[in-house]
Amino acid sequence: MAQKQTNKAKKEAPKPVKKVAVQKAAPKKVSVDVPAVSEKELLLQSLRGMRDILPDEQPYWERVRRSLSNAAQEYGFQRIDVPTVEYLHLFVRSIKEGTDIIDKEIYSFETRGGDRVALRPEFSAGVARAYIQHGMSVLPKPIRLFSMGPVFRYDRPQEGRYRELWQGNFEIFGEDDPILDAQVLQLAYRVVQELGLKNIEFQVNSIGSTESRKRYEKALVRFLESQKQKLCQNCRERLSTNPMRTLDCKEDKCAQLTATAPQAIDFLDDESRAHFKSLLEYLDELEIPYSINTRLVRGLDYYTRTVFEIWSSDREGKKYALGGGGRYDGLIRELGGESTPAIGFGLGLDRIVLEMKRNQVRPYEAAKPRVFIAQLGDLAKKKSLRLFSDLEKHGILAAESFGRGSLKAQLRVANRLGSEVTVILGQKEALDGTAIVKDMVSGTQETVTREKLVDAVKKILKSNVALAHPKKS
RNA sequence: GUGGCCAUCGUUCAACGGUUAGGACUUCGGUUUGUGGUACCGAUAAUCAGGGUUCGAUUCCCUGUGGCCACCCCA
Repeated sequence: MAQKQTNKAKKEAPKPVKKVAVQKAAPKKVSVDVPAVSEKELLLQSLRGMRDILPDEQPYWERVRRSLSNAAQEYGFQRIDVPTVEYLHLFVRSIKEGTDIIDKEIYSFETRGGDRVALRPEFSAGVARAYIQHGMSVLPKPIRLFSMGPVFRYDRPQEGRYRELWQGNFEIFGEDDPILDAQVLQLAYRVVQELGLKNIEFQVNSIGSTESRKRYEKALVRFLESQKQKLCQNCRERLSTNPMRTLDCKEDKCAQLTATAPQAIDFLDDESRAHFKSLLEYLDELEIPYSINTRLVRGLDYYTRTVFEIWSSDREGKKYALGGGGRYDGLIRELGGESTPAIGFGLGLDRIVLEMKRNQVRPYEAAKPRVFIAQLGDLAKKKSLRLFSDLEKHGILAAESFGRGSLKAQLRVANRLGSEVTVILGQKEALDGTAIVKDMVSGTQETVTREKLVDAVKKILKSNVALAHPKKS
């Protein structure tokens, strides 16, 4: 949107079209059979639930990205980037059938080579795969890994809910001490706090070890089966597929029934109980606002012991999930690696940006050019390109409007950009080896030789800073 | 996946079934020579798509598409 186009380019540019069918390009040689193009595919429109993050919005994203990277660094996380596409089976094995993510939301397809693959719906599976594949278990423990990028879920879009969404992801492998659980929550809290988000609350729960979880599920099914008629249709199906998810069903009747159902917390093995207790003590120590939600289950199947979610609420008390995570001590082993405890969490960046706007948080501000280069005439135009790079080498950011011809138009741009200094290079100056340095605040200007140019510019910039921040004395 | 509301220039807001589809903001150009602001002038630019009803559809109906809201779920 902010891109300038030369007149020539503009003329050649296609007429902007929006949601409009365009002429099919002349058929070119293609190497594959492309099915007939549908009307829909001719629309110049991003796919449903997929969006462009335009330059206007980037400062918010930049702030989030920086915050995450900094936090990762400070907490000793190393960056890892894993592929967007993996074998479908990797996700099925880790997240498991019976979860919404696998059953309804995964983007899967077959490649040309016949591989069944899927766009990642989250990071942990891929990171865990990388951990095993590259023998990371030989690295000194714990191993802390950070990722950031898009993940995909085929869901019905709404505000803050997209089919392509961005996540920041943190994982710690190789340590089962609950202090790491606490540290991970601390990190999550630190990030959202630093981003200026208010009214943050964590919900935590423990669903126990794989074994105690199984025991609990059995008891829960036994209880619910006996009163199956009181459950909604959905939950009746869940009984066989994913019984624990009945716990966070929002249907009234289900909620009423499950309120009296056995609680996971009562089925915890001794170790898990101790683990959870320690975690809570650490959280108290850290003064992280949390509440225990015994019904919190999470939509992925690989969790053990600690699970948590991060919620933000607005003035009306409406709540938004910003992230979540938990411990998955069994995952690496289940995928075929050696038994490795792990904990991790993901943050939804789209929602964080949304919350930042809601909270009127200041976006990231990039350094702005304070100098403008104006040129007049062919020779000067040639030289101005060099001038730009000379200034840049001296650490002076310059803006320009090389495509514009008249000096008036260029100064107008300089003014609009709030430039403090404009360097004017005309035909005469280009021949003389001089340039005009114009102070845009006072309007005064002087002609200086090329050698003195940088100093002259710096002098004005410096005096402006002094004006803006007068020394106390 | 279910239900509801909505859809006009890049943005925002107009237009009793008959308008050259209008304004504001933005963008671009200009108000005579190599100097910014304001003001003024001008230009570019839209009825989401496909059907139907009608002499005539931006307007009414249907379908599709997309956005939003509530479920569902989560991030």
